[in-house]
Amino acid sequence: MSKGISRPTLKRLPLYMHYLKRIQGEGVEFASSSLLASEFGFDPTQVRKDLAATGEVGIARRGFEIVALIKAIEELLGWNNISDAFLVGVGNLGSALLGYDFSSNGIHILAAFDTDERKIGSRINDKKVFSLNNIKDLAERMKVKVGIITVPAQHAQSVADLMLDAGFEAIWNFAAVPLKVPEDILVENVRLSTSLAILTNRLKEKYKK
Amino acid sequence: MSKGISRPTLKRLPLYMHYLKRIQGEGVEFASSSLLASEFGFDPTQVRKDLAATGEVGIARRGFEIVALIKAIEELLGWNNISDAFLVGVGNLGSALLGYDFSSNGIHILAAFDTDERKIGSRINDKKVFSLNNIKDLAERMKVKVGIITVPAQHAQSVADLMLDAGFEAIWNFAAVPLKVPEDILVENVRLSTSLAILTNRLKEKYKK
DNA sequence: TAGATTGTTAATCGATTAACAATC
DNA sequence: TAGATTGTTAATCGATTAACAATC
Repeated sequence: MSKGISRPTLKRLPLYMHYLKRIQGEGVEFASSSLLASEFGFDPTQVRKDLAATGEVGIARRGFEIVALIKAIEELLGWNNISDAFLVGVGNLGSALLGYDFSSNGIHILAAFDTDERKIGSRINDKKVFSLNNIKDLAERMKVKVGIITVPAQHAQSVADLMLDAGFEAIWNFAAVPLKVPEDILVENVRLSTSLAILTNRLKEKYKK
Repeated sequence: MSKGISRPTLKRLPLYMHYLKRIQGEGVEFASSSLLASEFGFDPTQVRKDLAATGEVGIARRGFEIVALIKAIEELLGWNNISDAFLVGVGNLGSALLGYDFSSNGIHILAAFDTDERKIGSRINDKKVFSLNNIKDLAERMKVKVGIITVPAQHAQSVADLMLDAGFEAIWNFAAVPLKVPEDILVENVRLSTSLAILTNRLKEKYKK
């Protein structure tokens, strides 16, 4: 039935979105694949393939209608339908994420959880912090299916297990360990050390020359 | 001369590192490609190819010596040689990063910069915050070549331009826009919206079924 | 020794890029 | 109309996976 968009394509679509919104604000109405390609250093054919995944069709000699294209990308990414989320781990990174508004990226953080008594009951960036003991109860009551893990690596798996027990369907994991979860549970990892690995390796290579 | 390790391999090596350190702490001395592969759900051949990039050779029937392997991965990633870095943008995310210790991942954040008068002169997580006007002067004096950008998207390019002018060689960019920099400048992007795009798209697909 | 694991070559798979007729 | 841009098919490229002799 569904195509199942490839990972590389899914990673490029938000870039297009951001740029399209920007030039739309400048009054531009159409964008060609070569315009997008040159902005990002991609191949125009690749851009057309990516955009084809949205179902939008372009017009020869003009390109794609920006309004319709933005809407189609939003739908494809699931950003037109916001899911509620709980965040666990109110440390530096967790607090930072509580200050972000991800509502144009498909999620809304409802509340946060921690085990530190001093944090429980407080508000961080206007989000209430609850005891981790209450997560199952609250998730079931509020029908929350998306969890964000910002605890230290050694506690990440036990937090994930709690989330699974509470019926979560998807986990956005910022901890530096791979989570062991059933096949049907979605996990997306954000690994800062991986990102740094690429940067520092390339830097070393650069200085070697 | 140098091979130029592929991006997929560079992304997997930190995973191996983390796991190797963990089991080393449990007293394990050798790790086979199949052990690592099963831990992460990879193919054992792929693990061997990755490890071959480090130059370490395994021993048939035993695997790789963990102590030597960790050292070899560290060297390959450039994590044995710590680069000083400056961070620009002391908001939620910037403050969070200032609280992290990246010294085992090849960088050390020396100081932070911002344009907000209320932040300048303060200390966040024990890192001093300077006026952005001083970045070139300080970078030249302290020989800093790595910049971290945690400002809002609309200011990211101008911060990058300042860094280039100050002689920076590498930028770790957390802003949601691609930076336009000369070819020889390294940029590594961390894009939360891209990561969310994959999660929310898969979630939508999951509910569709 | 027997057999698990290595390093490496060959086959497969998937994504990117090139080529080009159709179209506005 | 002329020609820029589309959608799509074919060729290329690079990474993953399979196969297997060598080895401890």
